[in-house]
Amino acid sequence: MSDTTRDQFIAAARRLFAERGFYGASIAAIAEELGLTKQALLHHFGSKEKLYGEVLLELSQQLLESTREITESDRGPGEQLVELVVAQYRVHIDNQDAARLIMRELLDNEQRAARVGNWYLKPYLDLLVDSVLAIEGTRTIGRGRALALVYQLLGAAHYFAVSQPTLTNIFGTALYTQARACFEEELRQLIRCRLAG
Amino acid sequence: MSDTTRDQFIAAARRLFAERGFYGASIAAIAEELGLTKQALLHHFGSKEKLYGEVLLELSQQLLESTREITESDRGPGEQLVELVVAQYRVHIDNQDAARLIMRELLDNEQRAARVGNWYLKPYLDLLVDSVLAIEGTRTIGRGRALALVYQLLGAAHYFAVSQPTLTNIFGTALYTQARACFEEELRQLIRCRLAG
DNA sequence: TTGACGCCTTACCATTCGGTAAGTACTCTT
DNA sequence: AAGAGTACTTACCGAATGGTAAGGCGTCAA
Repeated sequence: MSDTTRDQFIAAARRLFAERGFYGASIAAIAEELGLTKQALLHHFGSKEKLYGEVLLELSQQLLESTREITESDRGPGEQLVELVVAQYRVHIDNQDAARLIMRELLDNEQRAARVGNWYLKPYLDLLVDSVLAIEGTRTIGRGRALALVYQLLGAAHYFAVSQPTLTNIFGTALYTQARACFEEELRQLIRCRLAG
Repeated sequence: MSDTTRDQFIAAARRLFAERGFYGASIAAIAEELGLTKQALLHHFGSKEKLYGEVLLELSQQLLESTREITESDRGPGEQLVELVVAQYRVHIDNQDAARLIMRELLDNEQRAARVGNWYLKPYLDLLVDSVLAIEGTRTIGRGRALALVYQLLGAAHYFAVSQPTLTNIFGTALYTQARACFEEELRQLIRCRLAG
């Protein structure tokens, strides 16, 4: 059952890294979540860095997985882009730890550039950029412009998914619930309007 | 000239907090940037928390300032929203430390909810929501839906402003430069399309 | 029965953290 | 000249950090 313990460690690490960041989450605190000592954690992963790497790896696989059935379906290129962005939104809103962790990695990976798997987002972003370029009528736009658009849509989805605590604190649960209830529909509309315009 | 030293401390703190986060940036490292000891820093600010508060305060004032001349002008409500979002984008792209710090605060303020000035974003967000509600034809949408839209636009702008290191790492400087060159124009188009649709 | 291995512990380590205490050097006021 | 206040130092402190070393304990194979 060592595998179970290992997985529990990764799950706990994911939670705490998301909540407190890499520096803010100590390996002792992570181990305590399982009722074990930090040495048990080090036994399984060797170092804090390696544990963090495992968490990121699992996360990137999950993100890519969410795109699979969409790219395999036979939607038109425009609708495919809509669904890809919405799928990313759903992954993040359903798993806010993941959303927060990726956002943190976005902020921190500059100084950790040498870490393995640092470019784990690349295939995902390439997929989205290609999706934009595939849309008829946008074929004339450059890759840079496509990247700009992709990042706007990604940001629109990701940013909200990460902001629940802030928004409920500032505006209260009621208004947040309202916003969340219609967010996905609004997101679709935003993308469709842009593609039509 | 104590004021100068104080300001230098705040500037250095802003840089390091943005780069490494609250936990990752030690007061010793901040003081070292001025060639002073951490005790000199503590002499001026009393504690790390208070220094962080000063940084956030300065930041929030800067953000609000960027909205002033826009709300005072006599643009139509739609164009006002466009300019408000673009202004936020410009503040963040010109001062990436600020963009990163605000993003970090978005991630961290859950556990620091009791900190003074925690809702410093509220007047700014209220302003934007009201701006959406003021647009003709959107008067029928609820405040929740307006908030959803505001957050999408804010996210679209803020997310990109924070991602320069990641994007240049992943795609290289050339493509990033391309994307950045047309980003503002794309952003305007996104908002206008959405308001027209 | 013995040895190896996986899993986890206690004990310990150097380093760094934020913060306190006390004192030095300098300027400005009276 | 005396005193006060500002700006900064060195010298500490306890707590927490990530990590190492060594050993205990159970299981499983030979």
